Amino acid sequence: MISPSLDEARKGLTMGLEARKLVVMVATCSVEYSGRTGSHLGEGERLVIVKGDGCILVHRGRDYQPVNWQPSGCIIQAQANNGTLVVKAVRPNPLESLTLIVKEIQFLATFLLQDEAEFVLHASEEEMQRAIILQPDIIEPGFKILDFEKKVPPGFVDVYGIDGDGNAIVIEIKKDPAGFPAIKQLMEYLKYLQAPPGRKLRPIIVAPSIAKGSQSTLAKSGIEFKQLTLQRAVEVLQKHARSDQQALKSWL
Amino acid sequence: MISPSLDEARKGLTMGLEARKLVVMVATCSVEYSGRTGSHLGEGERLVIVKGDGCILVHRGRDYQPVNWQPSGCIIQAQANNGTLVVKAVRPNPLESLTLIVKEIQFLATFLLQDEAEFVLHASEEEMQRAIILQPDIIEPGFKILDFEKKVPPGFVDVYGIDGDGNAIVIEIKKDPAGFPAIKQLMEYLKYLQAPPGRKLRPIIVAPSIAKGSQSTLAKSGIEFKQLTLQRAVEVLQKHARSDQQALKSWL
DNA sequence: ATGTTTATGTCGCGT
DNA sequence: ACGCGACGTAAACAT
Repeated sequence: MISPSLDEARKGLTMGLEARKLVVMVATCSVEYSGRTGSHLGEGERLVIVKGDGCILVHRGRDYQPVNWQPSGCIIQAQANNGTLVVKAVRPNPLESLTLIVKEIQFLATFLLQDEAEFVLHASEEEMQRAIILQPDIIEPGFKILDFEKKVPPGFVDVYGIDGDGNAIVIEIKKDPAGFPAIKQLMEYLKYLQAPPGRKLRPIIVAPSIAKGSQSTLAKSGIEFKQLTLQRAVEVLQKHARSDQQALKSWL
Repeated sequence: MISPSLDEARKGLTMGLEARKLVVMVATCSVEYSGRTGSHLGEGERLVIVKGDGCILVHRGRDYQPVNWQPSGCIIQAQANNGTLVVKAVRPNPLESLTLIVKEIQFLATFLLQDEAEFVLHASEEEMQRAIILQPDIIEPGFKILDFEKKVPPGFVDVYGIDGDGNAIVIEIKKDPAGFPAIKQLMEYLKYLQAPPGRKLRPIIVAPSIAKGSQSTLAKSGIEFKQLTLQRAVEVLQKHARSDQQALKSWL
């Protein structure tokens, strides 16, 4: 719909809402918000998006974030009022409401997006862990993994195992340069872990680098550092993915 | 443009980008992100928004937040590639890139939003303070304000004054249910304040309510609590705005 | 340019 | 339902 009348727009919007479709609208409007705090936005042209799950976004011509919004789970309704189209989005909990007073509409359309794809975020820390598990010798030759996500009272040890000499290895993985928090966290874990009889307990921080300024603290703490970049981790994963594929192929 | 060809869309998108206009597109696409971490999103229909300041949003049919995005300040370009339209948005710092592989376009339009309005957010704590300053007796009859945003070493005292008996009142305002942090903060301020000779120092927390579990701590601390909701504060402000208007009117 | 704090943060997870 | 932490947090503000 291009330049629909307010009443046409109201109908289109209401039908879109009922069908839980995506409504995209470019309109001249002012916006009021009241809830956890309040806000006022004077008249201007904006992009308004209403989604099927009951969320609404009001975007201006710049900035990544919407100037006003309401998260999913709102009750949204459109009604004609005194020569304007009033769109209300009420969120039950916490109780807050967003009101658009629409004066003129340049464009309105509804869409039913067909989208079943899965979104995969590569959490780098997780990939580093998987790389270590798949190929423990990237830490050091002879390293054998006994457990991962091993529970200790303050949290979970990322990777736990023994080195070639039978010493216990406790690994804390960080995707970012490892600093004081990582050291502290690992020290906490150590309190609840014991070295095998006659052997040592070797705490190791695995990270792409050491945070600037933490070098000396790390040295004093007795914790070892082993560099592992995300890139290297991904390489290891890809290598194993390939060999998995080949194994599958030869098996078929 | 409804169902434009990939090449028509490329032209429209490129022209929109050059004119720094808002581009809205509904398209079947897959999305790759690589930067601080990485992500992959398979093929599906999505709403794509490109703004004039060089930010890009990829929205799915549900959820308030975009599934993929790039904040303002990116270099965005569109090019034809092997029967697809490839849209790349590269952020210089931190270096990260978003790539859309567009297979089919349902809709594409560009807009130049006319929007000069100012956005005003009512910071509720500030409004509560203004309400107290305008009408101190909402705290208690006889309360006179001597200062606000009064500097003490750890920070600023929200409101400072004396009650009807000459005792000093120190007010800490919280917009949310007041809990331990508010108590601690006010206690800190008290160290640097003194009661008038022969009078008391009355610390008061002004908030919509007391955080659950903080009731007893508050009682033991010797700090008083005075309820003030945002709604009440706004009422007071509006009343004074009205009387200001009337004063202005009668003066004219 | 870099670090710190805020946010109508939102969102997911565990109790 | 509520509390807590993480986020590709983004954005504003101070250094």
